[in-house]
Amino acid sequence: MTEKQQNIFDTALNLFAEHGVDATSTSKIAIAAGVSEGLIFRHFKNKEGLLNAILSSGMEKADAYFHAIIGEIDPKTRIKKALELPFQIDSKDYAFWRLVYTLKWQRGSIESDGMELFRASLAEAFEQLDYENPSAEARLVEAIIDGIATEVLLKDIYPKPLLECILKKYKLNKLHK
Amino acid sequence: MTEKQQNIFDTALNLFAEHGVDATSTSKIAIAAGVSEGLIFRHFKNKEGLLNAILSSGMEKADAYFHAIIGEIDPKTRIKKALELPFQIDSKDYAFWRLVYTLKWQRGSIESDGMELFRASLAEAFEQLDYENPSAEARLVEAIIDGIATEVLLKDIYPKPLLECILKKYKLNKLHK
DNA sequence: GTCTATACCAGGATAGAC
DNA sequence: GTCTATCCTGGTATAGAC
Repeated sequence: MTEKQQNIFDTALNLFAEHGVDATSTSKIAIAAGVSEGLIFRHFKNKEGLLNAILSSGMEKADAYFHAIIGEIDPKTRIKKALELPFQIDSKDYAFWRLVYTLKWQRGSIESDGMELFRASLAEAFEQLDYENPSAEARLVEAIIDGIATEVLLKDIYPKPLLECILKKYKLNKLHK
Repeated sequence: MTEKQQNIFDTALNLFAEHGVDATSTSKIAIAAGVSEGLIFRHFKNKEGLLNAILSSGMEKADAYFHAIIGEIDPKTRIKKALELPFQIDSKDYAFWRLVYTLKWQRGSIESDGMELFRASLAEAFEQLDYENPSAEARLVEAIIDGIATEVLLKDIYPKPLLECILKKYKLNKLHK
């Protein structure tokens, strides 16, 4: 990527995340990126192409996190790590995740293969721990992650106390390591 | 409201919820509602006015639910009712809530006075039950509600098993009434 | 790789007739 | 209350020069 191309990429990501894709015109991106409007189309074909470039690049990074959790063998630790996920979002990635959560509501969620595996591995962990309804438990964890992530991404608050509360409910707060 | 006015209202709500406000043009609304485009502006001044009409009408209804929970004196029952909230969304109101959740990410959340009171009354309930960090617990419940609501509104699944899982964690599953 | 100019279409909004 | 016609702006996208 050339410097200007990277400029377009970063600026678009931020504007998309803040105002939504539809409310962000290519001309606004061009101006904010200090670039001619035509260049956007040269590099990314069209607005949709720009969006896709942003999404696939972000999901690639995200998948690394999911795989780290899937690779955890101890079921308790795996669940704990999953619950910790939304508390560890790198603030550099806020814009990307805001964009992902926004798009959920209009274009359907962006599912990576890593996410699919993540879900299955959670259910498996609950099964190993003899929970009554493992698949429901897994979906609940997912919902909690989404809820906390929303809280973290939208309001700019310090969320750590919430983590304590959750872990206590799963009896994971005194887990070694 | 005249019949056509109601038509515009309902159609706009559904289109806004499904595709987002920005992606829904007034002409699309007009066509889908079987109405001339000009009529929208006669009745609602502009697109923003139409959106506001939809939002304030919906929040009025929503506040009734919040007040029912605030009015609950027993702290355990109050928390239980709060957690049950997302499982009881009337399917007729799906479009409205989808819209509300969508707007969170672009225009900031739509806060009613009922919601503010709801939040405070939750913290109070946890305090009465001697939880360590009542305000964090209240925010956690809110996050869980948001997460479940997202699940319910986006995927069309049967969510009841999740409710069982949650209530167990709060030790509220065997609460009489 | 990058900019300028431009074509083209769609969106929001208004005026005036019925 | 409702429709038709119309205006203006701004959005996406392309062509061609440098």
